[in-house]
Amino acid sequence: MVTNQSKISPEFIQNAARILKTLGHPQRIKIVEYLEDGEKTVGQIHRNLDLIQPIVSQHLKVMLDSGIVSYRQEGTRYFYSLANAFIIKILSCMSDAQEMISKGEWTLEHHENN
Amino acid sequence: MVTNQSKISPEFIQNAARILKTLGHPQRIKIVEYLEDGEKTVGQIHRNLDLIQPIVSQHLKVMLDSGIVSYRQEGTRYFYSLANAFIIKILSCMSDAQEMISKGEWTLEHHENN
DNA sequence: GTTTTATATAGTAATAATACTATATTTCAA
DNA sequence: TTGAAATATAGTATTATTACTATATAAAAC
Repeated sequence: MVTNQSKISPEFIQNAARILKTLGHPQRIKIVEYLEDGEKTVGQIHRNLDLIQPIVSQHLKVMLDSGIVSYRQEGTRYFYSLANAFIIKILSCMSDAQEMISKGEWTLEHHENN
Repeated sequence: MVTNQSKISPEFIQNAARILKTLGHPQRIKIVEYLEDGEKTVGQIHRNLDLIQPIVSQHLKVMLDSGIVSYRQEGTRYFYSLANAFIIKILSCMSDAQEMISKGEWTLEHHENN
């Protein structure tokens, strides 16, 4: 019986899992993509992506808690933006994956979930 | 009222969400890391990572359904391996993120969840 | 001061994910 | 043909997530 011995740190695992899990939601991916070209207000996200406002706030809160986004307040407006450039790298990494999938080099069952 | 108009395809969003969500679990990340240097049996994963056997099977099934792993059977043994080289790219992408986090360039609250 | 706008927060029902125990299935060996 | 080994599957309680409605808060406009 070999004892648990992974070369990777528990912190890495926890952080990675957290970030990946948070990004693993269709609407949140949409929001992140939308934020790619700069900060947006909750209302802009809500109207532009056609998502219910409290749901947008809820997703933004989840992403805020995971360090995916940050915000600044200006009067009654909240401008949300991506917390760092890395978020985009993750998604562009996924774009490459999508290319593989499109080419049929990667098959994954596609379960519908919003 | 602008209509929902994202440049990215719904398929991309669904696929990316699916993959990210599936990878967004500490134990599954461990398993993927462990599989990085080649196929392993369920028992090896179970013993080496000190995870309960049915849970390993369960995680493997989830990852199989998302196209993260594949397997070949040999007698009573099931050898699981990463479905493609891309999985690792995603994790190495996360390693870079971890570096940012370590350096304090990326702050994220750290909630404990196994 | 009252209304409106923008957004957050509370509360909650419905659904999904997780961890776990127990058991079934399959294959191989004695 | 019996037993053991390897793994899957069933069943389930617990917990987390999601989507949603209603409401609170706070700033700005009137």
